[in-house]
Amino acid sequence: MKNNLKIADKLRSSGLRPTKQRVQIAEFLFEREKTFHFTVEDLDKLINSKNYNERISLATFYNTVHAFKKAGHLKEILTSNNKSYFDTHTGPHHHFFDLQSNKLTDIDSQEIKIKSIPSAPKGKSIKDVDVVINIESDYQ
Amino acid sequence: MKNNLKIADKLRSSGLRPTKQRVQIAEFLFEREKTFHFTVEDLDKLINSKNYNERISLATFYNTVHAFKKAGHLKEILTSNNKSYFDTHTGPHHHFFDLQSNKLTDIDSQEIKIKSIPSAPKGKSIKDVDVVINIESDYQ
DNA sequence: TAAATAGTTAGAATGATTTTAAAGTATAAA
DNA sequence: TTTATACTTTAAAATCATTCTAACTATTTA
Repeated sequence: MKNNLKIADKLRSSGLRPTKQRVQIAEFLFEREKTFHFTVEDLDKLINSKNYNERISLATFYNTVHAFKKAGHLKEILTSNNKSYFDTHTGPHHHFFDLQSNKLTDIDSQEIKIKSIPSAPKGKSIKDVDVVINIESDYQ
Repeated sequence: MKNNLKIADKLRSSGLRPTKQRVQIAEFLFEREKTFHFTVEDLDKLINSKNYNERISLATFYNTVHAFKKAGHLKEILTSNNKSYFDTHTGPHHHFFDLQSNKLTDIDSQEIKIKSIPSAPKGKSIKDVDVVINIESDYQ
């Protein structure tokens, strides 16, 4: 119950009405210890398969995930197979990308130190920096 | 005419038959001084609008661009608007991505110095490192 | 040169995401 | 509270990017 209130507050303070669907999705996503990577399709299947509640439509998952992203509760990562993954770890961090298996792995932000960076063009400022380290098997 | 032969050789030495469509696309892409960034859609519109020749189907642009990428003549860049951009500059370099105009700009490789890098997982080695600096206007 | 094989093209099909429009729900105002 | 308003959900349809497949074309082999 307390969790519900916390989740509801989190939503409200992001300008999102705590609807039944959003609370359910937010609980699923944010009440966990470890970072969670998923596609919208994944989320739909995961939540709708445990049908404690009524099914939530796929469009609502899209809407909600994007709303959470906009509110800063999720980070979007694009893989080279042109799929959107979302990450509950929203802090700045980077990725290994395995060119053979098309799999992403998180890299902690502090593990990559950028010494010099060019300044943004005039009138523009840097919002964030994404580093992708492409890896492959030692031998092919 | 000489250009056609050079292009044809470039294709042949990459294991690609120099078909009418590929030669036309290759000429458009590789006979230019400056780096060129584009999506497959862009390319389709740009080449088919100047209808000197018969129209090339969008599927052929997809096939050809991916074949060129595989042969090392193009580099793919995934941007945060969930689109694949291709770059005629294939050497190691980085990018600014303007989140508002959806435009890419090259950053010379030497302009970004990475101080520390995590080691690749066991059995894997680092092929290259891509840095994308997302930029936006100073005020919105 | 004819037949077999391999590579290529483009329209059709697919899959992911967004839009639409109508019905429903949360919040604000009275 | 009740009503009004703005936001939200839903299912279906539309859209968009990308891939598939059948027909076609080029190259190789005999």
